[in-house]
Amino acid sequence: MTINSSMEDHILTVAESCFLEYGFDKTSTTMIAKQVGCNQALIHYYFRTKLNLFTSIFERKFITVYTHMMEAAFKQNASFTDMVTLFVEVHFDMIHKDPRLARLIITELHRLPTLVAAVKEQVHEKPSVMLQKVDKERQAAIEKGLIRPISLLDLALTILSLNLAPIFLMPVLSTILPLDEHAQQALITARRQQIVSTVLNSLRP
Amino acid sequence: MTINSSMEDHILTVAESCFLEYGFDKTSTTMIAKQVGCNQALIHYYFRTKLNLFTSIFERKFITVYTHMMEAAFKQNASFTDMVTLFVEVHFDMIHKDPRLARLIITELHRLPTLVAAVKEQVHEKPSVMLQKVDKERQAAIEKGLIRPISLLDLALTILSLNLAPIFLMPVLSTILPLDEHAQQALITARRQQIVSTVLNSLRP
DNA sequence: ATTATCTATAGATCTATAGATAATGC
DNA sequence: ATTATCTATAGATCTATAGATAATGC
Repeated sequence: MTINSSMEDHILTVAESCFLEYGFDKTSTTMIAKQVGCNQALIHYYFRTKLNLFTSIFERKFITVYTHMMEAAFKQNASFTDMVTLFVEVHFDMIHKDPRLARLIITELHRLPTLVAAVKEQVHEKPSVMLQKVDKERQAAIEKGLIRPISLLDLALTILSLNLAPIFLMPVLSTILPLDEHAQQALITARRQQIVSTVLNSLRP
Repeated sequence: MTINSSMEDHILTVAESCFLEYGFDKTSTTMIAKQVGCNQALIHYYFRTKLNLFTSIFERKFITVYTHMMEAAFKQNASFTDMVTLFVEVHFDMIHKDPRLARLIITELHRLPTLVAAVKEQVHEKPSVMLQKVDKERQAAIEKGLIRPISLLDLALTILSLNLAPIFLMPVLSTILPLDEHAQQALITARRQQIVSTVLNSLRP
């Protein structure tokens, strides 16, 4: 059909873009088929169920993105506040390069029990070396009086909140004060710097 | 049927709870009828369309809640940081008393063009006295060196982000580290104080 | 008479499967 | 022969309306 080698890959590509754009419920196998240029039965021939298709696409994708972000953000041996800054920036950029994936994770994570289990394991059962190291740094910074006492959970919630909320607020905001594509992008860019300052300020003793 | 006087009121009550719980798409007139104890045609007899029903319920409700919050938050004649603190607290409490309404606004506001127009008018065309007064206070506080220079939009985004994000993050969080009702409530309460501090810190010069 | 409630149904989905036909790999 | 693709259709929705019957207000 297109440059894509096999039909199966083509379906995966189209389905991914549909799920990202419309979410699970509002994506139909019928519309995927139409966009692929085949009949609707073929989608089920390859993936049997819509949920299977969804899972095939996002189960590994989420984990890949998550790992990449962690590695990018904690690569170096910097001070705690520098680590935080880097994490905020990498996290922000990853989200706002294409907000649809983050939105989908938040909206549809519950449909991917295998993924939930993987994240659970990573965060809870057997915390990663990286996570433990970050927490050590946090404690050290508190003891040295470099930052105020704050739990890792609270810091994480602050960062996630500030970085993720614009995904949901922007659509609302732009119905109220209409912004063209350019103005919207400018607002996002300016916001990035504000968020970094806000997070760093929230750590000041 | 119940204590409710008329059938129409009963439908409104049931529909509201359905829309809050499941959103617009996942609420069907069939399920409303079943829960009301009447047939599905009756819903359309009173409201003609599902969107009409939705609109009837939330158009005024949103405005009422919005106004109440504003009045509660800006009643007194306090310093700017006190005003901010009060606003954050009132906003937080209103959201987390029942997060479903805020979630619905964010998700489905685009279905209520009349409401969008009303908010637009209020915020943009003819800014309310209250809003103008708040902005005056902000400028004064900056000039006196009490807070760092920050735009009203940025401050608003920070507050909205921190207060609203938990609505979307909690469901995700609680699939990853399961919390009982009590632990979840404790986390929310602790979070409230953290958010107030974070916002105030973000204003420090 | 008018208004409220019901039954029945049209017409649009949508997912999933059965069974026919076309394409491909030996 | 096996695998890929198609047509056709069952069975579940769901919204909205038409038309019959029951309840209510004069």
